Amino acid sequence: MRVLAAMSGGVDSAVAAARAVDAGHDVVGVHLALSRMPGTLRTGSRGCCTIEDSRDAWRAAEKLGIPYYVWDFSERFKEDVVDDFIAEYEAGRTPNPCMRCNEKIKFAALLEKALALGFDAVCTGHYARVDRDADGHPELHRASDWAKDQSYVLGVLTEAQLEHCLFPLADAPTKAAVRAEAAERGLSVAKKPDSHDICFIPDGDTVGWLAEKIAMEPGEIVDETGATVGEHAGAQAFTVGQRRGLKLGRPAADGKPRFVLSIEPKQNRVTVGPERLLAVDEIRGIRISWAGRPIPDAVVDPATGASARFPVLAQVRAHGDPVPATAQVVTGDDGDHRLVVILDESLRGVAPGQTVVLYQGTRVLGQATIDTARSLAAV
RNA sequence: UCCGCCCUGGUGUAAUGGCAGCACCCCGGCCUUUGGAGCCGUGGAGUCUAGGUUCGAGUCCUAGGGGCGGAA
Repeated sequence: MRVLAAMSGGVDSAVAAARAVDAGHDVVGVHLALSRMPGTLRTGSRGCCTIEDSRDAWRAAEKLGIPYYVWDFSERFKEDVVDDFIAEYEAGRTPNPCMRCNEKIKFAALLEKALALGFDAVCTGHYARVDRDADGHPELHRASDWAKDQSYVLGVLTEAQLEHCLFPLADAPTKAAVRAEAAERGLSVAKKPDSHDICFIPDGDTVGWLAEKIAMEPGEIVDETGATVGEHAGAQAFTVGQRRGLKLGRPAADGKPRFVLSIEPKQNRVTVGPERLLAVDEIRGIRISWAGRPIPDAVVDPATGASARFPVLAQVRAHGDPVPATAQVVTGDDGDHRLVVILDESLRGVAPGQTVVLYQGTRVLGQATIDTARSLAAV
């Protein structure tokens, strides 16, 4: 196959590219430039797409003896990821930019260009597996190393995208083994720290960064009874489940910490309360996508406007535990499909804008963007 | 303008006259391809003021300041 290896400049994508070469593919390395302005991405151990990273990727490509290019996707990245990130926070929601990037950039803009240039697949260093069912349709599964498994952030991929994905690290036993392999191969990035945090926020100060993009107004922080307990500099800077940074002068009567329960940007109000009020067991999602063929139970019956109810494992954060649940696709008033997930056990800190990914065993069924999350017990 | 109770980090509270503790909060670290959460820390911050008793005072005494409460 002709394979385009996306090389971030980190260990994983370098080893993945190396494995693709070993597998006999015709590999070309490409690094995505996501910002034209130096200093607007996290650097050093933090970011994933800086100038230094492109140099690391280039050195790795050279070591592997493959052609190497840098493609500028800064425009698309700004429109589809950064601007979306800002708009979501403005609306009082909590976006997941990494998923947007996978959905719109790495496996969309990049993949489209690769296919147009005659490549058969895009190879990345994600820890996830693509299997084929009996009919040859792709299925997305968790990686062997559950500790590093990244199938959650790939839950947005569609069947068409999965058709062209190559994840050579699917069977990597551990991250340490990947690093060891990188060292053996003489890759200079073997000991490079993992990337984390949001790549386009240079110093990791998300609130400070948002404050420059969004007009924020001071407002009230109220508790679950409606009593004013403090004030904030802008409701958009908060997220459901947040504990730190509330700067409430007075502790709660019971001396327990308080968490953000909800954000109402229109009223510019933030509501806080005790941990138990964070528990939710019904999650409703919009913008559903299926990672491969939807399972038969998830197909909406035109007669009823709803699918069957089917058992799943629901995961609401990249490294959260999946919890048993029952899912159903229903048709909303606007004709759009909605995902309704009833959890067997409640979860805390589920913020609108985040992503719920559905699994059955190791298989990723699909995902939806969380629209609402609530407790079914009377409030 | 008589009597009683109270005053401890930013906040809420502990301490038979014997090292001022706990919680919230804040800060730092760990974790993490999102936000948060979680975990760790010898981290930050306090006895209203002035005297007195005592080997030793947050604690007892006196005066002052501040806050509650008392059918005249």
